Amino acid sequence: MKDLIPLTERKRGDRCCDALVSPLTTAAAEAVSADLAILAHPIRLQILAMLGTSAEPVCVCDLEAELPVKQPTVSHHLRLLREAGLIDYDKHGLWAYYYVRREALAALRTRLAAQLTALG
Amino acid sequence: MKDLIPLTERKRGDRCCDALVSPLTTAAAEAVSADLAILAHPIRLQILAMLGTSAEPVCVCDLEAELPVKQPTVSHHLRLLREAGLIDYDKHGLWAYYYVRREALAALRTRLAAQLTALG
DNA sequence: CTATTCTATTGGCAATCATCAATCTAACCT
DNA sequence: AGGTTAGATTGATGATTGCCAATAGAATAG
Repeated sequence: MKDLIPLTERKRGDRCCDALVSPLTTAAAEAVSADLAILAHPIRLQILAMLGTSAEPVCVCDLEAELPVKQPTVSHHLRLLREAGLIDYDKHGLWAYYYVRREALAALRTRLAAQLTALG
Repeated sequence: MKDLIPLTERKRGDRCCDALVSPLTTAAAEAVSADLAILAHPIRLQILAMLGTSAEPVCVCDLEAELPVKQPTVSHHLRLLREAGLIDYDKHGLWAYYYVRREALAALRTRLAAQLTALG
């Protein structure tokens, strides 16, 4: 059903690409990949962990002090996480207090769990 | 307890980075990131989906026929997945039949689920 | 042996990504 | 106003990644 020719009995030149169809379209794969990619960076994971385990919003300078990169890099990753909808912030005077958008993070987790289960 | 100075009452120049500690070490974050990164590519996801949903091992030419990239690129991603321990293959004559190492994929999924839950 | 086929590898190019110094902006204080 | 500070943005640089043409290797067929 998957193959016209039994796997181990092909002869040279027999075509073998008749029936297999990818269960994941290119577009779907790109969507899953984007979900994974936003998480697939150690600095972003550390930021999410710090924000996620803090009861209160966290000042950028607190993040900066704990991370092994300089301020513009922290700011860069915060922006990516913000653009992905996973975090947001309030401004108080000079300080920016970031927090996790927990429902967005939960939705991402749920989506990923489903998508990874669908891999087989 | 997290902050010596209440968040919204800081004065200019007050230090604010005393008590917050990252719940994820740099090394741990890099490990999680590596787990995510191997999955964070549409071609690799499509390969895993095809292998994962096939009862039998799948010939490289079958993969190649379904994927929007050329043969060396397929071979490249197969190598990365192999080096990550997620897939393996048997050689039968000229053909290579790849399959998912299901216990390795399951372990990865379990690890990721735990790690993502730990984010908050 | 020679020719052919399937897959892996090499090497090079283009695009993307990560980082930081320098600069900018907005808010604060005197 | 003038000086200072937190954080964002810009722009440049180096590292990494993804892709493919060409080539290499291994197995098969004649």
